[in-house]
Formats: sequence, C-alpha cells, structure tokens
Amino acid sequence: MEFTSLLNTSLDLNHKPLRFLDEAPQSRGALIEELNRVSAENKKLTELLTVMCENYTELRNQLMEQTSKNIGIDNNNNNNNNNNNTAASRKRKADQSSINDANNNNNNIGPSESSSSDEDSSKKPREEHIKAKISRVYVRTEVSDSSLIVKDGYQWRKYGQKVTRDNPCPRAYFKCSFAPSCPVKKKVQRSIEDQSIVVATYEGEHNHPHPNKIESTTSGSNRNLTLGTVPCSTSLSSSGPTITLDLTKQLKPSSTQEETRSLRGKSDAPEQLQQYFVEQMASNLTKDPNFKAALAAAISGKFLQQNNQTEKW
DNA sequence: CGCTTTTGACCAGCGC
DNA sequence: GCGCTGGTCAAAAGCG
Repeated sequence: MEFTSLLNTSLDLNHKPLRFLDEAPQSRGALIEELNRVSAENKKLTELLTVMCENYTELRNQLMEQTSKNIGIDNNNNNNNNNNNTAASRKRKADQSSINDANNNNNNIGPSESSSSDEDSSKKPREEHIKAKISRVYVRTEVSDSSLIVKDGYQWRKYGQKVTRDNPCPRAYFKCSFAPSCPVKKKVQRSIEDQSIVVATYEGEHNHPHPNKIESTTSGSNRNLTLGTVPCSTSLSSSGPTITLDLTKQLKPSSTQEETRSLRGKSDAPEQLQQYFVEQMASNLTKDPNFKAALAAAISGKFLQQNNQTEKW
C-alpha cells in the first residue's frame, strides 16, 4: 500500500474561496460573518496541521524503533542461519513482502520514492537483504512514447517484457549493464491510473559508482553541485502528495545537466534525497499561485480575526 | 561483427 | 496436482 493512500496530507485550501476578496462587501454584517467563517476554517486547518505533525512524529518514532530492533535481530540471524533457509525457499513471498515493506517504509520517508526495508532483515541473510533493496521512481513521459525508457544515467540491458494481469501496459525488465557483476534490476511499467506516468522499480544496489560520477572525475572537472530547479513536479491530489521526477529532461542541453547531476549524486543517500524532495516540494508549493493565494487568504483571515478581536476590546 | 532488443518458451511460487 | 502468474532465459532479428 502506498503512503499516499494511507495518509492524505492534501489541504484543500481552495475549498471555499474567500469571496470578499473578489467582490465588494454587501454589508458590514456579511463581512463579519464571512470573517468568522474563515476564522473557523483557519482554526480547523491549524488543528489538521497539528494532527499531521503529531502523526508524522509518531510514525518517525515507530520507524526508529523498528530499525533499532531489526539491527538486533539481524545480528541474531547471522548466528542462526537455520531460520534463513525457510525464508529462502519462499522466495517470491519474501520478495513480495519486501516490496510491501518498502512501501510501508515509504510512508515515513516520503512519496513516490520508496527505499529498502529493514523488516525483512529478520528473515533473510544479509546478502539477500541488500539484494532486496527496492526503490520506486515515477517519471512523467509523453503518453505516445511507448519506449518505456527511464533515463537515469545508468546503462541498462533489456532482458524481457511481459504483460501483467493488473495492467494492460507491458512491463519491461532491465539489468544494469554498466558493470557485469552489478546485481541491480529495473522494472518499468506505465501507470494504470495515469498513462503519462512511468513507474520504474529498482531492485538492489549498484556495486559501482554512477557513470556520471566517473565521467566527472575522469574529466577532472570539479563541478559545483547546486540545488537548482530540477525537472520535478509535485502535486497535491485527493489521494495525497505525489512527486514526479521528470528524468527525461536531463538529456536536454544547457544548465539542467548540472542540476540533474546533483540529483543523481543524491540518489545514493536516501536521507539527502528525502531532504531534497522536501525542499523541492516546498519550492514547488511556493511557486504555485493557487497555493499562494489560498495561503495569503488564510493568513489575512487570521490577521483580520486578530484585528477584529482587538477592535472589540 | 558485436551489442542490444524482441519475443516465445520455460521455470518457480502460489492459491485452489 | 493443476492452472495462473510473474520473472527469466535464450535464440533470432535489428542496428550501428
């Protein structure tokens, strides 16, 4: 299950727009009434935000707790390999659960990009645990583009394609061909909900540096990695927040190459990536005129409320 | 010629 | 045990 379906963080700030900002006030009474309504709405939103923050803190604490627990279990399992055999014999089930766990873990990290779970470490040897590292990336492409190619900088060799039961769009299977021993696999499939979104599922970790990093070191250029505006779009839908990385734009010449390089560099560090996504979300929200207007309205409502209270005194 | 992509066949896990 | 399904293999075709 996706994080987005579990916790809806979308704030419908435009649900009831402030009419008094657009129209001339009918009367002082109507204006005060409107003011009271907006104030109540604002109070509601504040409460919602508080609850959200509490939920976030709680989830984070749970994650920390689980992580520290599983480190202990991991150590135990290294001394007791008998239990691992049963897990290995149920390969697919374990894989499936690792995917689910990754998604659950995603709940605490952020939308659209899930990472590995420590949940399975209690059942699997270390090697398999590393192998099962799963991340998911959503890439916006043209609907007409049926190539199923996610340009992430790595070299991939396609080794299969399959039409799955739950999605009429074919799923493509890729192996990392940059290093012969690299265990990383990639599944790419168009989203059934939004055909313009391509979902790339990465399994495992690259045992070699990113091709672009090698490129930059061999060329001797020590570029300044800045947090510029990357081709990334965020959306707050009814099902929750979504971040879409438009990695296809990285091929365009000009400054975006440097920006995508900074993104690629971060892909190796989940925490940095998370921080980066948060920054991008904030950046995109501030750029959204609708969000700005709604925020301004909410804030002005708060100020007006305070003014109203001081007037009464 | 060598590498990549395509695609049908095959295999293994799972539910019934 | 059987059928369904997802994942992988490998021969053939395509391409530079």
